[in-house]
Amino acid sequence: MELSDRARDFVMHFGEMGSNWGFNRTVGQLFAVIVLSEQPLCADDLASALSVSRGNVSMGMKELQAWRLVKPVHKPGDRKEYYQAAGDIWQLGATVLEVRRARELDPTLTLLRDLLMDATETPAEQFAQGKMQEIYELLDMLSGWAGELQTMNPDNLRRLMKLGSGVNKVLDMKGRFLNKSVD
Amino acid sequence: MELSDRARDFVMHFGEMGSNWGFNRTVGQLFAVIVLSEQPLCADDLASALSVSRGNVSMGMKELQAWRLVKPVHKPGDRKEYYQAAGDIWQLGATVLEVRRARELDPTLTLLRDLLMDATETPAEQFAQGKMQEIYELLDMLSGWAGELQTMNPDNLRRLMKLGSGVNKVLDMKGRFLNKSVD
DNA sequence: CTAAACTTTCAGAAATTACTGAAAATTCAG
DNA sequence: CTGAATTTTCAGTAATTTCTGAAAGTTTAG
Repeated sequence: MELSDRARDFVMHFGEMGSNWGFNRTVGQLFAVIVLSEQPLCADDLASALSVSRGNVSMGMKELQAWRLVKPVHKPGDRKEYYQAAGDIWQLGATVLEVRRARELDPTLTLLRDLLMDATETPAEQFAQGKMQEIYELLDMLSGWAGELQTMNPDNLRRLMKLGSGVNKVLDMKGRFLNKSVD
Repeated sequence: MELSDRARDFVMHFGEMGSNWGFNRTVGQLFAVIVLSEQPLCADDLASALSVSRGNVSMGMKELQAWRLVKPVHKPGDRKEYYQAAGDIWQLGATVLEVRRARELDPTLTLLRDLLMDATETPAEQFAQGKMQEIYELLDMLSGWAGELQTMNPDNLRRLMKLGSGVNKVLDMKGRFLNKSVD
């Protein structure tokens, strides 16, 4: 299978960016190819589009399924497995957010909760404990926001999306008018 | 220099998490040690605390300065360079956010802007173009939010921080009462 | 200027991560 | 059940990233 010039640019870039998002080059490229394709693609399509081995595709798809970013589908009368993106772009973004939270924030929060239980003995430990507490609060808040996005109804999602630089304005209003009823 | 048990747990964990946040194990550990220390630390303190080479510390500190997460300070009558965290935890978090945006989102947005200029020729390209457009809008929005946080005054930051699961409630209010005056 | 104190650089080594391709496993039509 | 189609696994290899330590560079006290 061959990619158009434009698709190739995008796919290669996504591969480079892959490591930023927590997976390797090939996995990033696989995901990009699948997102851009209207039809589901089979492993051989992917291997030939990206010039990587069949085995590498298999490992990559396993990872993308663990991320819940692609899902397998079957064509009637065809034994091959085909893959397509698991939802629209917004859903994929939300999934990345959720998986990253579970993998990256939660273990740190668990560790910090444990460490914060211990009593401090020296002033140096006291200081360190204070910092850990602050970090805990920051990460806990991030985790809470990420969860919030997950549970948001489409209307509010669209509102938030459009809000953009209006966040400050809304907060100003909340400060002036809504404090008691929301806090 | 020796770390307490608790500090060591934290530092090691932060090293493992480092790759998630865009830097390597040693850089993550260096940052953790510095954050937990009340006094600024010199390169030899850091090398001995982490059992890594002096050269590795030098490279790591260069990177942390490029991230604007640590800043060098000098003690009077001492030729060594000491390092300390560049601000409180919240500021450090905001800096990570900003640097990551500049490094990861902006190049992709630039590429997508270019690709979206080209005219499509086939239906497959038309479909791919549409997806790129959606991705552009999602990333552009994320970038906008990140910028918003940067420009937020401390009052609003604190409000937003405390808002937590109230985001939905505030959006509901905005939907009901404030639409015309904010949109 | 000189030399000691300190920092940075970078070539090569070590460690880690990713990839290939062939063999093993699985699936399913007949 | 058989065997062809397909997927998965994984040992070995390749590629990449990280680390060390010695040499080169920089700074400053005297």
